[in-house]
Amino acid sequence: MGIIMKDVWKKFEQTELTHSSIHHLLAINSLLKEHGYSRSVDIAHHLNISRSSVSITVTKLRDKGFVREDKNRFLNLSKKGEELVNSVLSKRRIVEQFFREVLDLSSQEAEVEACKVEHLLSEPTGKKLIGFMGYFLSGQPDVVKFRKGLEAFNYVCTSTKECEVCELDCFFKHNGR
Amino acid sequence: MGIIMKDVWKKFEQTELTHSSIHHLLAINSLLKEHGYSRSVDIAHHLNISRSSVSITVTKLRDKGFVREDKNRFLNLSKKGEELVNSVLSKRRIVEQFFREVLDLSSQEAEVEACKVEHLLSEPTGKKLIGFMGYFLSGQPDVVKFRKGLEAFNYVCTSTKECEVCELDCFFKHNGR
DNA sequence: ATATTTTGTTAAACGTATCTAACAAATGTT
DNA sequence: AACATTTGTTAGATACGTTTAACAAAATAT
Repeated sequence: MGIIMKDVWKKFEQTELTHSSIHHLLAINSLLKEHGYSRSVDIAHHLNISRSSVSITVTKLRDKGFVREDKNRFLNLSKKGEELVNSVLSKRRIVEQFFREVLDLSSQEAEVEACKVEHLLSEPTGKKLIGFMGYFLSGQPDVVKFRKGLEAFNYVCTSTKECEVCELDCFFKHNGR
Repeated sequence: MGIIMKDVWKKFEQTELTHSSIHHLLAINSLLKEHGYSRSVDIAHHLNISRSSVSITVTKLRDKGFVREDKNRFLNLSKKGEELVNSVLSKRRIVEQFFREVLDLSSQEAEVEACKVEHLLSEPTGKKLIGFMGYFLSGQPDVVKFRKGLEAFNYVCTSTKECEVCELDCFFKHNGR
């Protein structure tokens, strides 16, 4: 029923579009917002890859119905393409916010980490994370206390062999701490 | 200096080993723990892929120094391989725990989501997440209150156009309210 | 209108991961 | 010892994403 647990590890590749293809769509989106149009060569500059590579990928995205091309070869997102872009950007936003606000990563780290992960997370995970962040940012007194405590908290691993939190290989073991 | 922000999206592919290769190492680790040995054919069964595919990948992993082969073609992890496996499993553990305990995903969802993401997160992110979970699971009174509040909290998006939390495309907009 | 530059496409190559099919080598059985 | 099965490797295929090089088509400049 549903997932064959043996194949959980394959879920990574079983995305509708690859990371690269999604970033082609994101590029089109950005370029449209920034310049009002988007051609293959603009995507190539934006992603810092060759025109030929973009050409091949865009052809596939057109065939799959994510991208449309007008008479002058200017590119637009279809409804489908726009929906995908919005869904990815929502996740990017919330994951980045989580990394920054909750885990206290730098903006740059948060951006990089979010970019690696954004398209892989499911919609339910995205929604749950938004729920969490909604509470975390709500300003409620209990939350304020929690956040103060979090800032003050420096996790100290007391166990010598097995750690309650990381259990397996303790992240703190090689780090002065 | 450091990261060229234009190329942030490429970080996804710039991992030392691919998702697939890492899962070959994880398979060897599991098999060693479970049966005391690990051959190519065992990995193939474990990952549900062909012997030939495993053969090719294991050869590469041997060449790269992650895997050793004894006289009877039984496979073992090198120090390097073991370190990588431990680092990935640490992240898996903590990310899965986060998805389950904080976001309240089911065990199965948490497993799948963690598997997609585990090897992509940096060590600093892993450490920060462990710090957060250490606090979240600490049982301190302020944390207990926070968690009760989190459970009770149902995020309601009041804004009609722009949402403070998700900002871009509101996850809640297509869902009942 | 002609010449130059820009743009998009295609071909050939490389690297990744997978498959099936064929085969050789090792292991197991009778 | 002879036969049968299991195991590992290699070859040829497909699919993805990337490159450089060559070329055609389109836009720009003189």
